[in-house]
Amino acid sequence: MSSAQSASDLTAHVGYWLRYVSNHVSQAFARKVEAHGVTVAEWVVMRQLLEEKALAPSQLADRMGMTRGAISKLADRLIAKSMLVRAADPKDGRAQTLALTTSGRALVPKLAALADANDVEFFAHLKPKDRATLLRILREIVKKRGLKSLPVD
Amino acid sequence: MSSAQSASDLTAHVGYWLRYVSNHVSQAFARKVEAHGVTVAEWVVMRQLLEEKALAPSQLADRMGMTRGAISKLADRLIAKSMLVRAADPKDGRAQTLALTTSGRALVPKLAALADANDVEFFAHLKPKDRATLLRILREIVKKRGLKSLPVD
DNA sequence: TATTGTTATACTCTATAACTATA
DNA sequence: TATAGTTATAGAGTATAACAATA
Repeated sequence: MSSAQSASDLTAHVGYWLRYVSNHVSQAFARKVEAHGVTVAEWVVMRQLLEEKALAPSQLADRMGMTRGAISKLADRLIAKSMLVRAADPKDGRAQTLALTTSGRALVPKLAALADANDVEFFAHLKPKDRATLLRILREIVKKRGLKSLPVD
Repeated sequence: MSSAQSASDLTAHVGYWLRYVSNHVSQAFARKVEAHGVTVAEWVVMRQLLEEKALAPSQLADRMGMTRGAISKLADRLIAKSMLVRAADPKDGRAQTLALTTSGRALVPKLAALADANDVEFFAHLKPKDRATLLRILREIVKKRGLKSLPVD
């Protein structure tokens, strides 16, 4: 038989199906939050800040697996939309902090409801056991492979 | 208790974990094919053309869930890399066809091998039964929800 | 008029690297 | 010098809309 140079069946790859489903789920969610004027990346930032009150750009960058430059731009857009405020750190003249505004904080639960609805839309039809298995396997992969950054796109 | 306005636990969402894992798998694959000078979107186009010999830009757009404008740009880049050729359709003066060049055709198996390796890297450690279940569930979602376009990013 | 395809424009996401201010 | 952050630049991916050629 011929060598490993034959082009194997794409659809045999787990990664293929994962990307297939994930892209559709994410795109559907993007369309939903778009109605509120934010992107998925912006939502992830806002969701982080809900729990933490204030974070340094560098902390956000680490958590989200993005560069500091990328976070700066994201923050600029959220500030322009009055969702975030940037403030100087009193202890360190170089440092900044990012925090939700009142309107930003008010929007998070609405976006969270859309995230809930999106999940229902795609996964509610699964048998409870299948749904649990799917979650377990995905979490296992994250743990085994030591994956870190938050999913953004 | 409070209303549905509370911000639910993000990590309870299947979509969250799906995106988490899928993004890591795709990014790892992107880094692998980058060494051969192509992107994931370009690889998907090339893989399509391996089986079909030649396709109209509109057919590729339909299969990949992209606009014709996006396909035009993708094709331009692949042509600049000598992976594709664009030719006029003899039957319809408006139509064009896209096909792999000899070097494009030669590259596909190499990229396919990287796709194989990437899948092994992320999913080979799964128990065979879990791997089968994961594939079945993902395919079920695609079927039930009638998802269409190919996964690209 | 309808269809095929390309081009123009714009915006998000992202990276790398240069730069500023502070430590 | 090292660190925190921003800004400049660039490129991929994508969309919409305007446009050209052909049917």
